[in-house]
Amino acid sequence: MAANVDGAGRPPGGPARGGRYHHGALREALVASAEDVLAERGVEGFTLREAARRAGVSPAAPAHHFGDAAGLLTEVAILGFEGLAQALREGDARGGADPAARLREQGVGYVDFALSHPARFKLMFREERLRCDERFGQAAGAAFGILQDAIRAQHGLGPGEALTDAARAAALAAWSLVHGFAHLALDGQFDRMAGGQGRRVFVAAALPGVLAAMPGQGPAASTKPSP
Amino acid sequence: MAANVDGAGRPPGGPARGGRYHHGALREALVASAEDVLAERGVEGFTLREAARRAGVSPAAPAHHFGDAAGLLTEVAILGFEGLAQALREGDARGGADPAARLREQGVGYVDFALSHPARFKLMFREERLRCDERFGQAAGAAFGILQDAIRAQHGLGPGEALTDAARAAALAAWSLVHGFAHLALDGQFDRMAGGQGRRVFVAAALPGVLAAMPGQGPAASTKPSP
DNA sequence: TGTACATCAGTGAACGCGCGTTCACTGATGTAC
DNA sequence: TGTACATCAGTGAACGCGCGTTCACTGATGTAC
Repeated sequence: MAANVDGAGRPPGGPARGGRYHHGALREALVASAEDVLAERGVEGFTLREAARRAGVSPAAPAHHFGDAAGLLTEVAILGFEGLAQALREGDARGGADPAARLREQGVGYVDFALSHPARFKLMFREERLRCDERFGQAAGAAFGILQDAIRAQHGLGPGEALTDAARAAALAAWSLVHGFAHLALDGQFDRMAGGQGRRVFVAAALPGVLAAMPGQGPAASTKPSP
Repeated sequence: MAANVDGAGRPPGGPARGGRYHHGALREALVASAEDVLAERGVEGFTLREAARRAGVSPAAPAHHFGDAAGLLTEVAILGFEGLAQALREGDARGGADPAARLREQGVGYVDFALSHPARFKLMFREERLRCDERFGQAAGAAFGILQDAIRAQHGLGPGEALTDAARAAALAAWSLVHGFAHLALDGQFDRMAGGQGRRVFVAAALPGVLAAMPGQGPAASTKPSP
């Protein structure tokens, strides 16, 4: 996957640098090769040296740009959250004006993103390998904010208004469903079980169900658990 | 957590063996110390040597019982699936005769298990560290079979009968929801978002929602996605 | 337009580390006769 | 009840490995005057 990057400062001369001392766009190149390593060997199998190797650079070079291994992985994860946010935004737009449709399409977007970028997606939640600093938190929060906005619309809340308990629960339920589905699908459980259905149909059917079931969202939820 | 094990052959003399050459119940002791390491350092931080160290044994000793590191971790994961199966069975029983209640309580059991045994639960899905052999597959399959049984009951299928597409989809939806919720809760998202609700209430509200939404389970699901 | 110089972005050898696994071994156990 | 012997379950030293990071360094770049 993506051995090249459309980084602005990339000098001409092809992906391998032609004997020049300075790389010119090493930061971007390292991010790209890190993604390659992740895609090929998983989070478990990632090493900083291998990423440097693939970028055609000495093992000490990444330190100049990222400090250490966690720094590089965090950069990849942040880009991942930005990509996820983009996918959610596109889904939201597909949903038009109807909050239920917006949420449903966001769910489809979430799952599509996860299955299109498995390694990146898995990395995003492996906090033990990341530096969970402010930038990271903001990227993750921005993605989540897109879900929150649609939830607000569905719950009759204004933009930026604090979520009610019911709204929070609805957001968590929706997120749980697509998050769990994405992970199971990445583990190959979907292939084994999904019958003839596509992902889109599945998510589009299940997601409104959870949302409808949450308190404050219609009568379907009133089943009380037995103590 | 559990530095001792109630293994049958455990000789007297306390948890550290008293200068004896043979351990007596090393297999069980290694499983227990592996769980300790996992709980303390996560799957990422697990090493075979550390597990051996904590069992008070040389680094070569585990090979006699488990072959290699994956063998020991697989043993832990298998025990994990057996524990999960037990939790599901208990939930199922709590649900009584009503299939919907059985499924709901299984969901509660699933999440409770995950949050009571975080390291074990996470390990169970880290297949890259496991030897996914027949025993492992059977343990995982047995746990999943308990969900399937309740789904069959809800869909009017006899015991052991093949699942219809709708039933498979329902099982996957239910599993996705609790699986995603468990992972998010383990990441601390639940604390941040759940308002005043307990896990039980949350799962018990959301799970019937997904199930009701799946095809063949009532009118709520017929929302068609926009292409 | 030149030139001195600070800063940037790399090198590559080396460090120490802990790992999983192998090896020849030995103490303990159990079994056949 | 003894005894020979096979097997089991450990030891502990050693192997080679690749890792992340550090180090003194140097080539390239850019900027002030």
